[in-house]
Amino acid sequence: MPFPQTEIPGRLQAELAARGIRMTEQRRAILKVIETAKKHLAAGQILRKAQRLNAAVDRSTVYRTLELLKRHRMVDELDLMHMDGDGHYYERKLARDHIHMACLRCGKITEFMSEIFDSLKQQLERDCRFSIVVARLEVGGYCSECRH
Amino acid sequence: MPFPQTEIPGRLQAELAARGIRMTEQRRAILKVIETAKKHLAAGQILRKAQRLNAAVDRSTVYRTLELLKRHRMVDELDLMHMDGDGHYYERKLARDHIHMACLRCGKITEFMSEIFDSLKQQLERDCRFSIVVARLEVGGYCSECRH
DNA sequence: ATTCTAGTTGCGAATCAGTCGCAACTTCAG
DNA sequence: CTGAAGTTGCGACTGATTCGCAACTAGAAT
Ligand SMILES: [Mn+2]
Ligand SMILES: [Mn+2]
Ligand SMILES: [Zn+2]
Ligand SMILES: [Zn+2]
Repeated sequence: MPFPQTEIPGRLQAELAARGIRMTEQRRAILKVIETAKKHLAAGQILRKAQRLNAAVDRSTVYRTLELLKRHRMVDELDLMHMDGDGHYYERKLARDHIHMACLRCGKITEFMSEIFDSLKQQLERDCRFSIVVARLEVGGYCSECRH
Repeated sequence: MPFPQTEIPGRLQAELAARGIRMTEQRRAILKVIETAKKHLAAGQILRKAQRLNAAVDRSTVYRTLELLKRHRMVDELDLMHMDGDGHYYERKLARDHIHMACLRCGKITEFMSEIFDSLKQQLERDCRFSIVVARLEVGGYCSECRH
């Protein structure tokens, strides 16, 4: 079962710099939160964690920064089947896409990388002549411990 | 390029009846809208269309009915990469799942069925011992006419 | 180091989809 | 035809996200 690996810390900041984007204390805090996250975070969670690093960080800044990171393809936005309220989740975009499976009973999120998934994306590019920017496969169901 | 086919009209109503669920004028209107939809509809659009069939239909009733239909796996809820504001889209769930590709330039939604997609789901069930209830593959990018 | 400006921020108000409680109404089994 | 359970409309409410704007930097140019 291939799992996605974690990233080199400080990478996000470097990537933004490389693209000539201004660095601020607020952004540094938000980027750090996203990079060191152990799980998928909702905007509100990112805000609270970022404020622990820099109390000045404001809600709007979090949303604006997430927008920036999405635009630059540095984070992915996820639904995770709305495991909790509305609102989306965010995670650092890694080199290789992965699949998210959300257990409808215990809420656990399982991540999975698959060559079949990669081929599927190739098929879409080829057969549909569609140029993929972002591909999101989200599955709801029951994890190994919860299905009976 | 295999495309998803449309459904027999009146089918949704029959299916709900078969499950012993009460039929009301409001539900009839909403079901008809969903069944005859030519594209993926947001809740607000479903409301407006249903009100044309029965002026009494209320917003809450639309949401409650969508919830009912989701619970019974008779509609699928989609994101379509937030092509327009927040809010989700709904469509009649057909026998076989399909993939949605949203063009980030012209907004066109392309639907596609794939055996590779079917195998991928099988892989998840097998390799991750995950029991799939709903699987959503949504792709954002550029359609054949918009990519340059 | 100082200056300057475009880019960024905090704030508070606004938006807007979706939810909820409740009393009135309807469905449909008996 | 009746009654209980299920459904509805309404209006108030929530909670995530957005926005306008004046004050505030970052960092390029001097
Ligand atoms: Mn969503
Ligand atoms: Mn579809
Ligand atoms: Zn589980
Ligand atoms: Zn297009």
